[in-house]
Amino acid sequence: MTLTNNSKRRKELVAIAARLFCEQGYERTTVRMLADAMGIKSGSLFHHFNDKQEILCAVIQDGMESAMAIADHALTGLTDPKERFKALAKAHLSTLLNDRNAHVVALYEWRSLTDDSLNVLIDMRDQYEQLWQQVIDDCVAAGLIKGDQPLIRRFALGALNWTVQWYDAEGEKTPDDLAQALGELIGLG
Amino acid sequence: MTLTNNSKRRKELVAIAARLFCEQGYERTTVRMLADAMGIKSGSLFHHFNDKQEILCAVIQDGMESAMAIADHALTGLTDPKERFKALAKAHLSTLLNDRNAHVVALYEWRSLTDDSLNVLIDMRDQYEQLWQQVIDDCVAAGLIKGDQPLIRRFALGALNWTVQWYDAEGEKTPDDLAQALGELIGLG
DNA sequence: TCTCAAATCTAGCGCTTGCTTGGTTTTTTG
DNA sequence: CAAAAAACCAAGCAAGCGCTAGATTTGAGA
Repeated sequence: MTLTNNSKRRKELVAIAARLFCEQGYERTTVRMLADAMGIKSGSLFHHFNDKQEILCAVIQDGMESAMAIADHALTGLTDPKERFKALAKAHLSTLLNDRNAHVVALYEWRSLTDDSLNVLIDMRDQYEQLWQQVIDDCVAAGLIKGDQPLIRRFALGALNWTVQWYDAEGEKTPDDLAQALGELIGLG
Repeated sequence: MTLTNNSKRRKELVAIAARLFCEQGYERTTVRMLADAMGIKSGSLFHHFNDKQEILCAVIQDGMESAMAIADHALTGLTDPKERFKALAKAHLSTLLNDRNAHVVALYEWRSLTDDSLNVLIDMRDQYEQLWQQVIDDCVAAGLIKGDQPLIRRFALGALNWTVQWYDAEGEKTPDDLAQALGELIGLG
């Protein structure tokens, strides 16, 4: 196997791992549980991954790539700051919902990562937050909202990330509704 | 020992456990690590607690009791909805800062609790959120903010809880500043 | 000073953990 | 179809885990 194997099989395994890590937590999920859910024996896992932590890193990485792709796509073509904010919030909520397992894992389990893995993921996170910062800066520059700009970004992302604690996909509210509600709350009718 | 021992010694042990659980996570913290940090042998731990999970529960319980006490105290005497909101936000941030270890553990590690422990803690959490809901309902009733009221509560608590991820006690911003900034962001100048 | 309970220690049991090794099967490819 | 590569399995090791049992120490009250 290569160091950063991106085979289709590996993607499948990572998705299964994401589900178990999300449901039970990383440390409580044993390699035997993972292997069972994947339909292989525990030893075979280490053909695809060098160690357990690498699986965790892959789960989070996939989630972040997905988030970045969805956000980029949502913003293309939009120029109005208010519309860009709402589109980004909606994209964020969509990926939280669609790739919920990976994002819950990212929120909860980053302390189990090695320093090397953490550095890679922090870079990706910073890049994503930079996207948010630009959109918020534009809103402030246009006079739509007031206040400390990094602080607004942190409040907004905090409010959105917290949705994984309570948001029910079967409920009546769509990501669109939530993004709209957040916009209204901070004065972006 | 009694089932719910509240001795001074136990409080000390719980505070030490909170620190380790916060720094390394519950599952990665072994009873031997806990005992070392407490200056006793691992076996002696089980004189104070029935099992490891009970320590986790005690950590979270202490944090919640602290949060509730600070919030109650902050609200006594205040009647103006806007002032009550800001006082509650400030109280929330203060307890997040003062009892940071316990609150980080509560946010990250509730999945390791038994059902019995979880039920107790969920009741406490619901009680605390009820306090928030009333304050927000009053703001909406007074026409200070608009929107779905439980949703506002969730956005606000999300924004505030997220501060444990980035807030630096050594920085220049006080809990007061942050509470003020959040108030302004949602139109409670 | 004696008593007794609370607190601690010593020693280790039984089990699970992540991971390894060496060999076998399956799949891909020229 | 043959050879190479990828995927998998069977078996198990060394280490660490939560927790227990029984003996010992400590400290406050009679």
